[in-house]
Amino acid sequence: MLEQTPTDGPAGARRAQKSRTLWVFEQLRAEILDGRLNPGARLHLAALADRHAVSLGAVREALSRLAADGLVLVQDRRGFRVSPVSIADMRDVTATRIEIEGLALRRSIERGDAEWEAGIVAALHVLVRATPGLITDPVLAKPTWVGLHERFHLSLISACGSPWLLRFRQTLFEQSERYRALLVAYAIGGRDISREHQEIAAATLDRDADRAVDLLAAHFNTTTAMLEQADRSGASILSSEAS
Amino acid sequence: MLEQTPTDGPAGARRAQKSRTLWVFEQLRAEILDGRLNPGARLHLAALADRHAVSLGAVREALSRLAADGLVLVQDRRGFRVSPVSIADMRDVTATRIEIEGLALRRSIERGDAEWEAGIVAALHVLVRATPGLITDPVLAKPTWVGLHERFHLSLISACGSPWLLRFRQTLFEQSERYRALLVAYAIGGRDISREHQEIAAATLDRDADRAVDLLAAHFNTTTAMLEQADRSGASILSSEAS
DNA sequence: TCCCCTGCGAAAATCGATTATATTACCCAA
DNA sequence: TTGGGTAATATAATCGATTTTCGCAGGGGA
Repeated sequence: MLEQTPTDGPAGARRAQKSRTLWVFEQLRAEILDGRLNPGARLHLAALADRHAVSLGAVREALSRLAADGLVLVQDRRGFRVSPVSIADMRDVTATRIEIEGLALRRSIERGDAEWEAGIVAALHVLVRATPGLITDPVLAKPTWVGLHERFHLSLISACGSPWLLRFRQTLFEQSERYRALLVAYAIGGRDISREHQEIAAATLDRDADRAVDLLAAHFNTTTAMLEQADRSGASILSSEAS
Repeated sequence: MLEQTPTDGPAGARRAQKSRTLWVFEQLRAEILDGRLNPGARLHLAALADRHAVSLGAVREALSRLAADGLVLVQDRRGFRVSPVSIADMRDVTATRIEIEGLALRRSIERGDAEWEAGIVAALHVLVRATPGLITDPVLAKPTWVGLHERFHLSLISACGSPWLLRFRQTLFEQSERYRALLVAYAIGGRDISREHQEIAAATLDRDADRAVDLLAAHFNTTTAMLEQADRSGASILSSEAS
């Protein structure tokens, strides 16, 4: 009854406030998103529990939540595995994402106020400053860039007013990130991302919905096309190997 | 080693083949969808475990999966509760559903073949036969009608070719069902649903995408409008009471 | 030689007890 | 009488052991 500190635990509260389940959930999510866990790999409950120093139940619950986001596949009685990837799925993710995010962008353009505009300008500025001109060595690109990139895209659609659209967008965004991580591993540089972002922001602030959505679609399609090309020429990135 | 029947369990295998977790998951899902569990109600782990005769862990995992579908809200360290309802959420669900399902319908109209058309005709026929003209006593409407209704709507968009669109549609459909169940409890009859369905099917088979989507939107909006009206006039259906 | 059946080992699923945390009720002092 | 703090209780979170199930290898029969 002594460690029951009234306000908060100042001492050894390194990771307190967070349930163990949430902890492994975030760990595993990150590992899947940046490709440390291969698509299709089997997820051994016991091994994961041991590695992250938690019980089976915690791992099980974390994996269930990941399955909900489509990052993990659960086969009744046969355990969990990382969701496989495929070109067909990547195309579907991209196409659906264009529709969803395009919809959200149109709504934001209709409804956004001055504060929304300010958010875009701010996010774009920070992002461009963090982008080193052309991406030459994407492998070493700071992980912060990924966060800033997401923030920029979120700022574009933040005024859409639909929690459900944003929720679906988030799911598709995570799926896209997974494919992008695979691409980065085999990356080909020579793409002026900053310019693309600036053009999208400009069209949005001009309230030119059609043009903004077109640019956004092209932005997404370029990444997908690059990955498709890399898959065809190079080794088969998009095969779901087991671990 | 004796009850290990080769083909299937003929004897006392009432719920075999299914994991306990899946069992409670389906039970709870059904209870939430048809309103037996009130929106906002707290979900006592121990009570649920006792009621369904399973362990805490099973209930916990089932609730986690429900949370993924947005039917249950999980508050870290403070347990689970049935997702609350609100007019704002209902409007968002309806509007987003119109967009998603409209999109899927357009794609189906573009890509659908003869077999797709046949599926629509068949589903419509069965549904209309099961619909007793005007719905006068929806409370007693056979639960099968709900299944046939879903099947009809699924048949319309089955040719869209996008698993992700279908996935999101499913999520929104479940949310809508929950609101519809609340409406049924206070139902007002006098709506010619069969006619609406027939018109949607006709426009779809004519490949008139714009008209089909408009009719579909009206179909969804009518239900929402009725519930909004019922909420304003009658008791506050859309308040999230605890159990 | 090929296929089906039976046993063995590994892994997932389940459980109930234990621990940590939040909420409530209560008491004392101002 | 009221507000703040403390103890008591309820409940969620966690764990490790146990049970059940699945996949595979070996043997027997066609």
